Amino acid sequence: MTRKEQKEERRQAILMTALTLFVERGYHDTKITDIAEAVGMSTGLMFHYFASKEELLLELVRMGTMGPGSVNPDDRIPPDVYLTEFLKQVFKYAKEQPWVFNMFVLMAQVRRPGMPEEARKLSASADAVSPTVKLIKRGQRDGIFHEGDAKTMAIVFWASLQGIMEELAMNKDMKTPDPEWIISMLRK
Amino acid sequence: MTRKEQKEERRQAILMTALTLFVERGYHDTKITDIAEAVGMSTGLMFHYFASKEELLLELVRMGTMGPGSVNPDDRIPPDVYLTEFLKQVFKYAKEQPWVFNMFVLMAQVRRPGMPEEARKLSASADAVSPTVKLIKRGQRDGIFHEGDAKTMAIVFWASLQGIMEELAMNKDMKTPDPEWIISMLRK
DNA sequence: GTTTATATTGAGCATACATTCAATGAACGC
DNA sequence: GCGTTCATTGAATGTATGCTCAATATAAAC
Repeated sequence: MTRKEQKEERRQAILMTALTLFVERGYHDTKITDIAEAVGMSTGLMFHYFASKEELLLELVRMGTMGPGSVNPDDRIPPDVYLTEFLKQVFKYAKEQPWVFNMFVLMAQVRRPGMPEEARKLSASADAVSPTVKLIKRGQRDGIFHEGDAKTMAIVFWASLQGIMEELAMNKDMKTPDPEWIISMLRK
Repeated sequence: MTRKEQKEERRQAILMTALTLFVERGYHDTKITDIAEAVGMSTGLMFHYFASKEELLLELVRMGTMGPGSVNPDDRIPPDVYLTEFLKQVFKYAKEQPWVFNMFVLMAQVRRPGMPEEARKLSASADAVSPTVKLIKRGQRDGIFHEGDAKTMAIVFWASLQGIMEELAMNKDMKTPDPEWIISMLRK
């Protein structure tokens, strides 16, 4: 038992280290050796824990697909309140830099051209937009959000957030924006 | 003379092809061979026109630094009107996919970790934020924009736009957003 | 205490690509 | 026409790096 737990912990350590490095330097510029060194093990041992660099990325993306985007919001909370709370949470993480934040940036990174196909597909299947579309439609019915194509609005919402998160990742002195600014893109 | 003109034209063709490929597949996954093939020349000849792949990228980034971000807006036009017009223009390009749009996406790409250092530095020096900060401060004085740290607001504006542009680049069926949505992030 | 399974290492293999180069062809100057 | 310069090619080179592997240490099982 201890053996298996040990292995699982080690895997987790590798994953977290890789996540940080992938976000800091980008996937392509993070060498297996870099990760191994950062974790404190030999290059070869990496392949005892993960079959390949891509498999390592894939594992991370799998974790990412279960993140904030996949949650289905409670119907009783007003859409604007829900989204504001969500943004507050996310920006709070951005300051403290835990893995949730890095994961957010990685998921954005992975969707872009030039990333391993399988990881790309997987991250694309983690559809954060659909729940937001529903939320926006509800907001429109309730008269809090302006009219317009809900899907485009949802995409714009996420795209903006992604841009902002990435900026926060690169530019550590940037102040966290007021969630209300972003919500006003949707508000009437 | 014709000789030099010919060479210049060829260089331009290479640059435009490379720009498209860099945006479509990402810098690292675009091989020199791919560009050569797309232009219709041998691999070796590429190095007659550009010293290296990085030099090719650098040349593109140099062009990019002279783009829309570097223009200093006219003081007589109201800030919200100016930004709305700017966004309209940019989104119009997005539909027609000419090099201006691709350039926008490339400049964002280049600023990220994992890109050649020199290109990164150069693109970082092309400061689109400062003019926008001024514009936002003017808007705040005039009472059209809400209060708040103007620099953060400007960064958020550009970051959002970047996120949206990248989404437009990846997702060709996406509808163009209403510029007013983005401006309302700033509006009172 | 012996056997078996797992952990760990670092040197070496294989591959993918940017880059070079010797050789050839085409155009231009005179 | 003829030599000089530029254009062009594709094969060869060098390098970076993901990954394999034989060897060894360490722990588990009995």
